[in-house]
Formats: sequence, structure tokens, C-alpha cells
Amino acid sequence: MSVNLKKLAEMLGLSQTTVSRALNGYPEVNAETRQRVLSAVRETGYRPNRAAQRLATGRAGSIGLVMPIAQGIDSDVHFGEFLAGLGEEAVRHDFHFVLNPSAPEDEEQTFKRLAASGNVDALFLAYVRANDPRIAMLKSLSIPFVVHGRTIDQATDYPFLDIDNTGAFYEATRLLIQLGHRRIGLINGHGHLTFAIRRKKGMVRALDENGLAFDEALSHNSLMTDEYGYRAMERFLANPEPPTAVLCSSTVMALGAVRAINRANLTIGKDISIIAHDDVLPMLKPENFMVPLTTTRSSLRAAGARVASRLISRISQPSDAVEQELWRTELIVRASTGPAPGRK
Amino acid sequence: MSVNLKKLAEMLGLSQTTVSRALNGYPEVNAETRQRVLSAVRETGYRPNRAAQRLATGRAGSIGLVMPIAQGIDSDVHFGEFLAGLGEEAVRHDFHFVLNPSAPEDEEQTFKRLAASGNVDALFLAYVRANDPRIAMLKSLSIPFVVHGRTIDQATDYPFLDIDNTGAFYEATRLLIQLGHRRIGLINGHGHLTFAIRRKKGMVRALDENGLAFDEALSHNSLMTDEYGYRAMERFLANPEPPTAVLCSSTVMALGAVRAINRANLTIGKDISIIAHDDVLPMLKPENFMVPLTTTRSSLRAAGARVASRLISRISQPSDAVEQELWRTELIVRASTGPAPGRK
DNA sequence: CGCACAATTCAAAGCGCTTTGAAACGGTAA
DNA sequence: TTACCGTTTCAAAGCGCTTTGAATTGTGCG
Repeated sequence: MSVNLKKLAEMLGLSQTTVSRALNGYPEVNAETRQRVLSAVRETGYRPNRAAQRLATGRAGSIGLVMPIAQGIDSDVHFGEFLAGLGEEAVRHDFHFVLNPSAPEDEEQTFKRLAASGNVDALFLAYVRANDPRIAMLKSLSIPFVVHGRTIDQATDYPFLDIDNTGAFYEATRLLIQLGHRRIGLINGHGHLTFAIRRKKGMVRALDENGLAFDEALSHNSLMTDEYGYRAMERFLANPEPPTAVLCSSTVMALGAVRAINRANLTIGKDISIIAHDDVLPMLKPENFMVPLTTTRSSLRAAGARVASRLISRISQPSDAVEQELWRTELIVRASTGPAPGRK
Repeated sequence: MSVNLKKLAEMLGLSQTTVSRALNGYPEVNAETRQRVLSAVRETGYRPNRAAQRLATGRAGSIGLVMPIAQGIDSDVHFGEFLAGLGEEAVRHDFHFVLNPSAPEDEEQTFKRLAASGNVDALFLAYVRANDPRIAMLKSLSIPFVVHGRTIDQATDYPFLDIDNTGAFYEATRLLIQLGHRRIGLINGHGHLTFAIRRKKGMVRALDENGLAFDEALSHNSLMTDEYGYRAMERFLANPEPPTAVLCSSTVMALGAVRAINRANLTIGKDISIIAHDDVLPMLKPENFMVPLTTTRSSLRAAGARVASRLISRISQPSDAVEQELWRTELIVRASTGPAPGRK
């Protein structure tokens, strides 16, 4: 059995109160006493029991997140990358996560349970859908939270961090149109997720402004993996009027799309242009593609770190301010975009 | 403020004891009483406070893991995939994780803290090194743990789950040799990690048996990303005597290697053969490569699920049995391997 | 010399739950 | 009737910590 406060106090001939205060940096403790306590801690390897601490203070030093997972559901690299960002920041404040795996259909329940459990000080929500009931629920929970992304049809009167998805794909599409492209495909994430909806919106807007129509036959929605990227592109290329350019919602999907293009013996940047959204995944850099990829960029990891930081500061100094951030993305032109074929 | 046991008991005109027992399925509670309690719980939305529960029982319902992360350290897809496996299993038992981010150099400390905190019932260790001090530490901690991987120079008298890395790369190398390859490169993970060491060992053994020598100039160790795969392959190809075949420790690295090969205008499976270890990452399937990849396969996610399952059963029924599992890998031949050039 | 006051320290209550040991109750055997 | 028993319920202790309110000591000053 390891040492606890009581024993430690006995050993030192002090009361638990004093020892506790010495450890938690209260000013009313004699400097010398504090030193004695600290060195005793070092000798015995004493660590406060977090559960007890939590019960006593009500604070947990942890951030709760729901991890969407179930048998048969593929893991998402993007989730991992975001987590890395959260972690990077949390480690600096000695916070940890309570990762609650949950089947997607139980998520709402899981959130409730997590909040009520007293296990976490704050919650974090991702994979936002257009009209997401989980947000109303979070608001009712009286525990700080930050949403990554934001709803569409609903009032956005809650703290969030989102990137300007509409703007990103608007700019990207505009660039393609300027380059003379008229038929542009879209390989997107799941259609019920708001980032996907907004990206499409941005694209549609740019098309509209130029008198072009969005062609549903050149549109794909799915989990963002290499494989779906490949299949989507393959399908596009089989179209009687194949696109001369394609927008991809992730470099992971772009990977598959590129493969399909190569297999069709087309040249990227010449026969067909491609722009992908780059979440800055370390394992897959756009500049390292055979033909370096033009991208709209925004670091997912940085977003994670920022969310963690906001959550943590919100915990230490509760406030009702509804912080909202909308990050711009960068449009970085590399070799995968070029003038539409038969033009120049 | 939400309902707690005391209030609930008052409302029902029962003692806390009875309510608690009713909820935890003790037999000595009148069936009717139990029903009353359960419906009251439903109405009030009562959730037991986990911290209190934990303090009282000493059990936490959670698995602790240390997430190696820090600013400037890239996240690892493989970690995410393993986590997905852990999650898949944990969700079925209503367990959750305490994810403690930690800078790699603090990991030992973090483990200690985690164990002492009372926050977790079990620990999990990955990224094992040849002679890993963390294992001795875990053993001294008197908390169940499972290691993913296993040490090399140390006695392996602790519970682990590992795959037969040596065997995997031994077989793979043998296949290449049978196909006539004499110069084989190795693109591996970090050199201090045991899986990398063992894979190299397997390769060396097969070479040895055929009178071939391992050439350090055709060997690369690093984090397993696309980019390093590319650079390594590029370097190999610049060698005065480039390899005719290459072994990759991950499909992610293979991705880069393939790119380098393409860029050099060589044909995979003809000019150069490639075999990669496949962790079954959903975002990157070997059969979807331009030239489908021959692989040694073992699902990282399945390993995660298995580790979780063992950890959980170990928690519910403590035992001293030291379970050890060594999973065989499958060698799956696809189009990326062919006879050595100038032979056949 | 005695009192007010700051500096330290302490005992005890309380956080919300589980669990031990005892009590209450009706029924049954003696 | 009394003793005994199984069933069901309860009061109270305790998990390890924080925090409140009081006690103790030392100091400066009138």
C-alpha cells in the first residue's frame, strides 16, 4: 500500500491540513515546514489520490471526449491527429483525457454519462452535424465545452472553433475556374457533417458566380480514406464528360484520387488538376506527392491544441463569454493545378 | 445540482444502503423495492458520481495509457489505430481510458503518477525498447498491465502481446531470395524499438542462411511516415549498387518508397520488388496501391482489442497468471514482388 | 505587563459512494 | 409462548482528500 496524506502527516508530526496546504501552495504555511513536507514527499513517493481529490474539490483535471468507435467502424486518422494536438497542450498543464469510446448512436447518452460522472471538467465535441442535438444537450449540462466545427441551421450561440470551410473551397474553386476549368468534381467527407456541407457550399458559390452548375454526378461523400478517394475518382473518370479538375476534402482521399488518375494514364496538373484540403497530417504531406499537391491548409493538430487550451483556461477561470473562432485557411499552390486542357 | 444517492434515498424513503444495493444488483433487495429504485433513477436521471464510487471501491473502470506526445513530435497513425482497437473492446464493457499525454522522456514518471493516482485499474505499455526500464517499474506497481511488444535482452516474465516480427521478416526475406534477389533494402521503424530490431533480425537470419550479408547502406530507421519512406528509397536508389528489393516496416513508409520508385521510372514488381508490413490501417490498404503490395499482415486494431480484453478480464478477476501471446503474421503475396531483374 | 494581531497550525466536517454489522420483521419449529 | 431463521432494511464507518473555523504561538506596542 502506498503512502497517503494521513500517514505522511503522522510521519512529519503535522496535521493533514498543513501538509495538504503545503502541497497546494497555500501562503499560510511556514517556508521551512513546506520544505520538510516537500522532501518527505520526495522520499516516500507520495502521490495524492486523484479520486479523493476530485471528490473533495469537484475538479478533475481532465477533459472528456467521446471517441466514436464500434466494431466495424473504421478509425479515422483525422481523429488521431486532432487528439495529438489536444495532448500536446494538455501535457503542459498536467491535464489528461477521459476517452470514452462509444458507438455513434449512443453518443448523446455517453456525453450525459460522462458529464454526470464527475470524471471530467470539460467536454469536447467534434464531427458536428448540420442540426446537432448534442449541442443543446451540452448547453444544458453546465460544464464547459468547446465544439470543433459549428452547426448550420441552428443558432451558433456556443463556444466553438471552426475553420472557414466555405471560404477555403470557394477560393479553391475560383482558382480552378480562373484556370479555365468548367467541370469540377468534389470528393468530400460524409454528407451530414457540417465541414463537408460548407465545403460544398463554398464550391457551389464560386460556380454560381461564374454561371456554372454543380454536377451531382461529379460529387462523392464518404469516410475520408484512400480507398474511397480512389473509387470516387474512378467513377468520375468513367463519366462521359469527365472533370478536368477535382477538389478533395482530405489529402488521404487525394492519395486515392491520384492513384486513379495515374492508372488512367492522365497527367496531374495537365490533364486534370487537383486541390485537396490539407489537415497537415505528418504522415502524408502534400509537397511529397509525386506531383506536389495544391492545397487549402489548416492544421488539425493546431486546432486540437487550441481547443485544449481554451478548455483548460475555461476550467480554471469559469466565464460565460462565448468564445468563437473561425480560422482562415491558406490556399497553397503547388504543381497539381494547371490550366484546363485545351486552353492556355 | 444533480441528484445524489442521499437525496434519492430520501425521496424514496429508503436508506442509502438499500438504494446502493438495488443499483448494484445485490440479491438481498426486495424485487419490488428494486423496481421502485430503478424507476426513480430513470425519472431523476441520477448518475452515481464516479469519483466517489472509485474512492469507495478502489476500482475505477478505466485503463490508463500514456500517450507519447510533445510539441514537435509527430503523431503516429499506428497509435491511433491501436487505440481504435482498445476502444472497440472497452466500449463493450463500459470501460474508458485515461489518456495521459507525456513527453517521451517523462514517460516513466507519468506511469508512476498514473498508477498512484487511483485513476486507473490497469496500465498498458507500448513502444517497447530493447531493454526497457519501464517494465521493471510496471512490475513493481502492483496494478495489472499488458505490454504490447516485448523486450529483448530482458527476461520476458510479464504479460505481453506481440507479433512474430522476426518470423514475419524472415519469411518475407526468404521469399525475396527465392525470387532471386540478392540485394535487399530495409526501411524500418526507429532502431531502438524492439519490433524494428526483431524485423531486422528476421531479415538477417534469412540472408545468413543463404550466404548473403546485410548491407547497412541499404538500411534505414526512422519514424514511420510517408516522407521518410520516400527519402530512404531515394537514397537506396542512388547507391552504386541499388537494391532489387525492399522491405518496409509499414504501408505508410511503403507509400513513400513507391513514390520514389515511380519517380525513378522503375517498375514495381519487375525492376524492384517491395514487401511491406501491413498493420491493416483502414486508410491505406495494400491491395489499393497502384501495384498491389505484397505484405506481412497483422491487424493492429485486433491487437488493441485483444489487449483491452485481457486487461479488462484481469481487472475483474485478478490473477497472477502471466499470459503471453505471440501472433503469427500472414505473408500475402500480391503484385509488388517478382523475380529479380535479369533472371527468370 | 497585558492585549491586539499576524503567522501558523490544528481538529473536524464533508465530498458521495460502498460495505460492515446490526436491527426489524414475519414466519416456523419446538 | 419462545427461540430461531431467512429476508429485508438500516445506521454508521470509512475511502483520502480539501476546507472551514478555531486554537496556538510569537510579536509589537501602549
